[in-house]
Parts: sequence; structure tokens; C-alpha cells
Amino acid sequence: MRLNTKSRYAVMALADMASFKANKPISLRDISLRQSISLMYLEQIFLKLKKHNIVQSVRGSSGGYILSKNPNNLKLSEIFLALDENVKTIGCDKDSKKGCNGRSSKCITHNLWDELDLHINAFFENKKLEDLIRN
Amino acid sequence: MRLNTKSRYAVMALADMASFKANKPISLRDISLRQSISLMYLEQIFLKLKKHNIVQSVRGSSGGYILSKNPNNLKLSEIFLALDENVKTIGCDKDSKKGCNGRSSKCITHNLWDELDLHINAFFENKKLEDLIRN
DNA sequence: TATATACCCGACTAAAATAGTCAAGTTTAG
DNA sequence: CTAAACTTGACTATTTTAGTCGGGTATATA
Repeated sequence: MRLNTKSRYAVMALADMASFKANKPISLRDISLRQSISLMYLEQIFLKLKKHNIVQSVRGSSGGYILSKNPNNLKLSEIFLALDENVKTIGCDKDSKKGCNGRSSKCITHNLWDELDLHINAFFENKKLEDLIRN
Repeated sequence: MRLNTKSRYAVMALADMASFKANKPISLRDISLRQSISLMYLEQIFLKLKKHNIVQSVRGSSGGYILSKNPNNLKLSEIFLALDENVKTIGCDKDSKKGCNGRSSKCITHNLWDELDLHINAFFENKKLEDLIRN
């Protein structure tokens, strides 16, 4: 798998929004300042979050973003999915039916990576955004 | 975290050795052919495995490698450790006391990555090489 | 003893991924 | 009307990955 800064910052930014509980839209500029994340990078991240309907945008002056869901109802797995990061371990090509590593059948470790994926995805399936800010 | 081909190939190669159960040392050339892994790359991998005493080498003609332990006693976590891959999620700098992301205190998602590490490490702690070949 | 086989090991490199930046917008509150 | 804030695609430097290369050393066996 591959957890990069995009995923990490996305979770940080959303946790920031959730803990802030503003009635107003929250601007990326504010999140940028509070969480020490580059504004331009946040824009890139929120574009994806918006496309996956995790946040909604309000344009114009005094605009910003608001969470589409209640934090106790937003699974972390949804966030990773939005960033094309749906926790895939490097390993065998899941799509091709052709087997692994140029071989004609499944490789000896194939099932292992499948299990690992399940294990990790289960972790993120069971974590809600709310869990991060309760503490 | 970061699972790369080195870790993956290491597990494949060791599983190959375990399933072969030769009394003779097994040459990298044989493993290379059976598992479709470059010989030169295997050499690099086995160097590390040897340093961590996961395998032992027999030099010279008709030499090769033998497993140092019984496969039912070799945890996958040991293999990853040998390859400097002791499952670290990208995230906050664990060593520095200085907090995360240039901030003076722990970031809002700090505990999350700690938990994830534990979750993944537990998976590899509980898996033995034997588990891969029984099936 | 010759020699082929196989381990040993550091240095190097091409390709891919990451972590952003930049530029040029559009929308809308005040 | 203008400043704040979102929108979007393209671009790029740096780092990491996934190996290769080359020149060893050791030893079983013929």
C-alpha cells in the first residue's frame, strides 16, 4: 500500500473542519494556516474530496467548504477512496486474470496480499472522522 | 507504509524454499527460475536475509541457501524487518520529539497512524512462513 | 589443481511516483 | 466593482524504487 501526504493531509484537514464545527463555510486559507499545509496543495486535495461528495463548496467571497456528512458517519475509507488511495498493497495485479509476476497462475504469496488488504481496509472501514476528534 | 518488491520477493523466495524442503542448499539460480525473479536482485535480497540470520549460506559449487529456522517458527514480521521494511506508515516523525508537520505538538491525526502501524504489524506478527505454503 | 558454480558486495542508473508549484481563470458577497 | 475564495490543468524538482553492473571470493567436484 501507499499512504502519501495527500491522504494524510486530507484526513488532517477534514478533522480540522470537524473539530471546528463552524456554521459558516470554512475557507482553505484558514485550514492552511491552522494545519500548516500549503494552500495550493489543499486546493488540489479538496477538488477530489468535492468530486466524491465528501465536502461541498461555497464559492465567492466568504465562501469555503462544508462537510457533506456528519463526522460520526464519515468513514476514513471513504476519504482514501476519494484520493485514489483505496489501500492497495503493492503485489499482484488484481485485475488481470493472467496470474502474478508474469506467471500463468497465482503466485505463492497471492493470498497473503489479499488478506493484508482486507485487514487494512477493515481498519479504515471501522474508523470514523468523529473518532479522531474525540480526544 | 511501503511494501515494495524487495519485501514481496523476499517472502516469495522464502516460501519457495520452505515448500521445496530440500536437504541440499537451494541455489538462488533455482529460485530465480521458479519464481521469475532476477538473479541479481535475489542476491541483493538474500544478502539482507543472511545478515539478519533468516537464511544461512553455503558457498562454492553446489552451494546455496538454507532456512535458519523452521517455517512454522518464522514470522513474516522478521522478514520485513530484515529488509528495513518494518511496516511504517508515512506520517509523523516517530523519532523527533518535536511534534508533527513542523508544529510544536502532536498533530490531530497522530494517534491514528500509530494505531494503524500496530494494526498492520499485528498482522505480520501473527503470520508464519508455514501459513503461506499450507494451501 | 582447474574450473565452474554460487555466494558477496558496493556503486550505479533509468524510470516512476511524490509532493508540491504555477498560471490563469470563475464566482459571488459585500 | 473588487477582493476573497473556489476551479482546473499543466508543469516540475526531488525522492524513491527497482533493479543492473562489475568485479570480486570461496569451494565442491571432476
